[in-house]
Amino acid sequence: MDVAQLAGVSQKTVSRVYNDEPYVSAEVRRRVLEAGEELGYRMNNAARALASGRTRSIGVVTLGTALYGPASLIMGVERAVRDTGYALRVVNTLEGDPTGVAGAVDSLLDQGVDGIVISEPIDDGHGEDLSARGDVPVLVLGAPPLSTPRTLAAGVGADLMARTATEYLLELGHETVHHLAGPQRWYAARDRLEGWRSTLAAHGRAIPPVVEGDWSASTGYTAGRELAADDGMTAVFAANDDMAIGLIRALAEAGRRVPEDVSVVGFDDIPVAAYVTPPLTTMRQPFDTVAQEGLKRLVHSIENPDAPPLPASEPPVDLVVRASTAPPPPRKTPGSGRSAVSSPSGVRPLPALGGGASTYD
Amino acid sequence: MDVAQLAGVSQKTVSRVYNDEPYVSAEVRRRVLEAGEELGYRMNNAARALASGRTRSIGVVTLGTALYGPASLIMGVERAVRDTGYALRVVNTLEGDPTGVAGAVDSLLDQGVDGIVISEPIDDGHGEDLSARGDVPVLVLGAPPLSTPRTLAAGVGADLMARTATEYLLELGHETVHHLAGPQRWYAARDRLEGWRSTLAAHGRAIPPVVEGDWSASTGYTAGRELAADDGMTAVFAANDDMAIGLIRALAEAGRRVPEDVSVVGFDDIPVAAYVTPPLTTMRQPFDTVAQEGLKRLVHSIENPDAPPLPASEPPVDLVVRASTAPPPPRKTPGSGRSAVSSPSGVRPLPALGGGASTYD
DNA sequence: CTGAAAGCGCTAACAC
DNA sequence: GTGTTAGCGCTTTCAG
Repeated sequence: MDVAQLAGVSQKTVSRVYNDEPYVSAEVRRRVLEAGEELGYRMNNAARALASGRTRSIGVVTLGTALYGPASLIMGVERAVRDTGYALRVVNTLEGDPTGVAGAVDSLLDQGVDGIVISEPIDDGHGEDLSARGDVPVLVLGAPPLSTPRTLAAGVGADLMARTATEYLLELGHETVHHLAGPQRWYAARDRLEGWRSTLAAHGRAIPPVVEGDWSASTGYTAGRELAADDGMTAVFAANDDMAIGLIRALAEAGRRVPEDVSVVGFDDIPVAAYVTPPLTTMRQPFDTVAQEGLKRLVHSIENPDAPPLPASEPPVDLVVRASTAPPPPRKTPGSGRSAVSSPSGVRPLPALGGGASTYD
Repeated sequence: MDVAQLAGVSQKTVSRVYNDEPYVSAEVRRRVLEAGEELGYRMNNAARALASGRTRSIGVVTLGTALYGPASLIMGVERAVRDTGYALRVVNTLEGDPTGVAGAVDSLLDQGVDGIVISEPIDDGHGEDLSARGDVPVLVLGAPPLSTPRTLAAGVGADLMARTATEYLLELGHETVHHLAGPQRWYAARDRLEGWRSTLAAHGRAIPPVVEGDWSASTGYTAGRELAADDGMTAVFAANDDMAIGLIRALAEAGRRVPEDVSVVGFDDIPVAAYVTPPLTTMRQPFDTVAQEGLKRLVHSIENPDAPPLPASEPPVDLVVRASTAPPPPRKTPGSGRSAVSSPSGVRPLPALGGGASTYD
C-alpha cells in the first residue's frame, strides 16, 4: 500500500480513513486523503470482500421480459439501492429457462452476494428451496410463493387490488364481472384471479369462465374476440393494461363499444393508459414504494442476521378512474340480437390535460 | 482448501478442475468434483478476482427511466451476457443526477469491473472523459457521443431509421413531414431529429418547426394540440411510440382523423402499438441484435486489450406499416376552414390476427 | 488514537 | 499431469 508510505502511516490507518471509521485524528485523515488523491488510489473491492467476508452487493433475479410491471419493480430496486451502499448484481432468467430461478440464485451465490431479490417469481417447477441454498436473506417481490426463515416477501396486495377493481365494477351496477387473467404460472396472476373470484363469490355473483392471456396485447385481443361473443358480458377486469388494450380493440371490432356496452378495468397504469381510446380505468401499482420498502427490509436482514425481519406494510391501493368504465347498458329486450355493427363514439376531450383522472380510494 | 485434502490433491489442482483447465487426468477431475460436491464447495469469487486481477464482470450504466427503448436495450444486454461468462453490475443514473453518467462509471470502477456498458447516454454536461477514467473498455449503446481509444459504439442507426420513416411519408405523397422530437439531451433524440431534417433537406422540402417532447405520451398529447392547430400539417414523424399515441389522441380530439387527415409514424414498435387505435405504423428497433453484438465486441476488447476493436455492423432498418399512415387528403379548396369536428372513423378489423402488419424494407 | 502481524481463498509462475 | 511457493490488497485481532 503505497498510500500508507506517502502519508507516513500504517496500512491499517489508511483503511480506517477510507472506511470512515472513527479514531483517526483529523490531521492524519487529511494527510491520508491527500496522498490517496495524489496517487489516484481507489480501494480494491475484491480484496476488501475477501478479507471481510462481505461483498456489499445484492443479487437481483429478473424474469427476462419487457413487461411493464417487472421492469418497473427492477427500476424501483435500482433506485432504492443507491441509498444503501450496496451494489447490484443482476441475472436474468428467461421464461422456459431449464435451470429456472434456482439456477439464477445459484449463479448469484457463486458470484458472491449478501442478499438476493427475486422479482415477480413464477412457478417454474424448480422453486421451493430458494433460501435453503445459501444462508443469505432473500426478498421476493411481487408475490410470496413461500416463506422460509430468511425469506421476506413484499407483495403489492394484488388480491386486494383485484377486489377493489371488481367491487368498483359491481358498484357501477354490473351484474357480474369477467376476468381476463394473466398466465397462471405467475404468482401475481394467480393472486389477481383469486381476488376477483373471491369478491364475486362474496357478493353472491355468478363467476364467469376465466379467459387466460400471457400479458400481451396480442393475447388480450384474442381473448377479446372470444369474450365479445358473449352477449351478457358487460364488464371485464383485465390482469394488466396491455391485455386490456388488446381486448378493447377486439371489442371495438366486434361492435361492442367501451364503455357504453362493456366496461374494462386494467391493471398497472402504464404510461400510455391515459391516452389510448378510451382512456383506461386501471389499478395503479405502487412499484416504487414496494421496491423501496422491500429493499430496506432486506438490508436490515443482511445487517442484522439474528434480528427478526422487519414487518411488511400494506401498500396503498389506487384505482385510477378514466373513461373505459361506466354503468352497464340498459337490459336488452329479450330476443333482440347484438346491437349495431360499428361505433361512431365521438372522441371526447380528456377531462384534464395530461391524463387527468379521478382517483378512487 | 478442504476440498484438496478430501480429494488428496493440491490446491492448484482443485483450481484447475474448477476452471476447466486442461492437463488434469479424468480420474483426478472426478475425485475433485466429488469431494467438492460433498463439501458443498463453491469458489470464492472475491479471492479469485483478487488473485487474478480480473473480476469477470461488466458494469452497466442505465438511465433510470421506464422507457421502452432503454429498458429493452438493458434486457438485451442481460440476455446476451449469459453466453459470455461475465456477470453484470448495474448502476442507475437518474436524469438530473448531479454526478451524472461519470459518477455512475466511477462507482462501477470502484466496484471493480472489466468493462462498462452505457445505455442510451444523454448529454448531462459531465461526459466527455468517460473512458479516460479507468482503462477498461466502454460500450456505448444507443448513440455514440464520443469515441476514445477504448470506447465502442453500437448505434441503432437512428438517423437511417429516421430517414426511412420520413421518406416513407414523402412517398405516400405528403408535401412535407413534421417532427415530434424527443428531448434533445438524449443523443438518440438528436439523431432522429437530424435524420429527419436532412432527409427533408435532401428532397428540397420545407422543414417545419420542431416540437419537442420528453418521450411521454403526456407530452405527445400536448404537442398534438399544438400541431393540430396547423391546417397544412398532414404527416408527423414522432420520435417514439408513446408520444405518437398521445399525439394521435390530441389530433382525434381536435377533429383531425388519423390516418385520413394526418399520418403518424412512431418509433420503437412497443408491444401495444399494433392494438391502439389506429394501429401504429412505426420503426422497429432491433434492440436484441444491437445489445448482443455490442456485448460481443465489448468482451472481445476486454479479452484482447491490444487487438483493434471489432468493427460494428449496421443493424437492419425495419419499418412496420400499420394503419396510422395513408396518402394525404386531397388539397383543400382555398378559403375552406377545418373539416368536420368529430370522426366517425369506423373501426376496421386488423388485417391479420395478432397485430399483423406489412413490413417495408 | 495508531500499528504489527496474520490470513481471507485463490491464481501465477515455475518446478517436478 | 501435478505440486510448490508466493503473493493479490485488504481487514481482523490484538498490542500498544
